Amino acid sequence: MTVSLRERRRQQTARDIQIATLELAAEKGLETITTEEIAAAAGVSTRTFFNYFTNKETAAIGAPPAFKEEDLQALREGTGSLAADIKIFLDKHIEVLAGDEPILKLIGSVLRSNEKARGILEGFLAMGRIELRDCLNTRVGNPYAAAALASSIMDTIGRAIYLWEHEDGLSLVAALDVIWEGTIRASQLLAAPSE
Amino acid sequence: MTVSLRERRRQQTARDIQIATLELAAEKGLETITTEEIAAAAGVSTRTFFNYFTNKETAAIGAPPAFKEEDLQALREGTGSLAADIKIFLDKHIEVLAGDEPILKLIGSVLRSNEKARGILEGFLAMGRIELRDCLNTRVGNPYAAAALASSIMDTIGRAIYLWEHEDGLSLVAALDVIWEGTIRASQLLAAPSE
DNA sequence: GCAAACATTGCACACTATGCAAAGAGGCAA
DNA sequence: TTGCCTCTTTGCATAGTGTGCAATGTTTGC
Repeated sequence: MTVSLRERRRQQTARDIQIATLELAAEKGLETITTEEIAAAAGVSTRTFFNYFTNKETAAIGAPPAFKEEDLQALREGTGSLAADIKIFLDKHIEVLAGDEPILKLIGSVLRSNEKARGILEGFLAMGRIELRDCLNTRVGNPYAAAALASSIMDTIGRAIYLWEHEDGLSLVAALDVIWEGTIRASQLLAAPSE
Repeated sequence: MTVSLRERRRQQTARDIQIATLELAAEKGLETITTEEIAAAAGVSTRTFFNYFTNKETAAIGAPPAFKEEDLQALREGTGSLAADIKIFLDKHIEVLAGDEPILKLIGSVLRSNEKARGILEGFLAMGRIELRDCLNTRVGNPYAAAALASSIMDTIGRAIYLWEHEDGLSLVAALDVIWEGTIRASQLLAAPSE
């Protein structure tokens, strides 16, 4: 687990730049601030900023946490009802996200006002959907249903974060419970022969 | 239904620019072409290009067709099963999309390689989701379930287009049927107490 | 026809993003 | 510790993006 000084510095600089970006963006909006300002706030040159990130938006978003391999495996091999196993998976992942709440909130506000940032996030989400779809497909044996489930799950996460951001006093975990209930209800409505 | 000469010219110029953008992008990639090239191909000045669109990506995507008010109303007031009424809604909308198949295919390839374009499309899709959610909420009386359904529907459209783009010989309508079946199957799996 | 409204264009300018080369700092072996 | 190699930072040059402004044309309605 030895990490070289160089590596540690790189991580630190990347994080410094992300924090500087998010703080300045929260204050003045990502659109109005310049890469020069961000670099100055992070204590590096403009050129160095671009050595770390290709643009402001990427700097603001950073690298979202990936799904844990063990959680994916549990979902693949789970023996409970599919809904129950997915809920467990979601709880695990939301726990990871909850570890970075302040940054998550800042990123949320950037996403609401910046098209390019949304596109970059969409790229990450698309990767997550593919990972989930493949995982679920081994369980349900139907690629189209697996893709639909994967989308539902990613969407549930997204809406849970959104609810948490906008509802004071609601924890991320609690927000997920609320949104999840809606997801299940929607499934029942769609699956019902008539209602 | 009188449209002034000015208005017609504006529409025409906007379309000229979009077509020029998509054709050049198909040939060389949206990243590598410049706004100057696009403007020249569309027969306007660079400055005029920016009077119509704020960037290349917006020019490529143009304005996706909105849901028809009558279709939304039919969905709101439908008396069949929810799934059946949603399928009718989807069929109607896919029919509109099928009217612009060549452009749809070009846009698809742009979206696959361009982050900013994806973000812009996401913005449009988010608007569609809100419209659908509100519509469905009046029918099912549960905002969270309505939001989940709206996401499912938008996602179904997106995946149907994707399948159609990648599967030769499959019509848009047929692709929608395949994807829709997967969506329904996913709902049954999620709604089932155990499977 | 004339004036107001709108469209097009050129020009200037701030900002974004990349390539290249020089200088600085860390890693590693003798 | 020294010296060499590698990686990092930086400045500079340059192509491209996007906006404000003002001049010049076009369309519209009166």
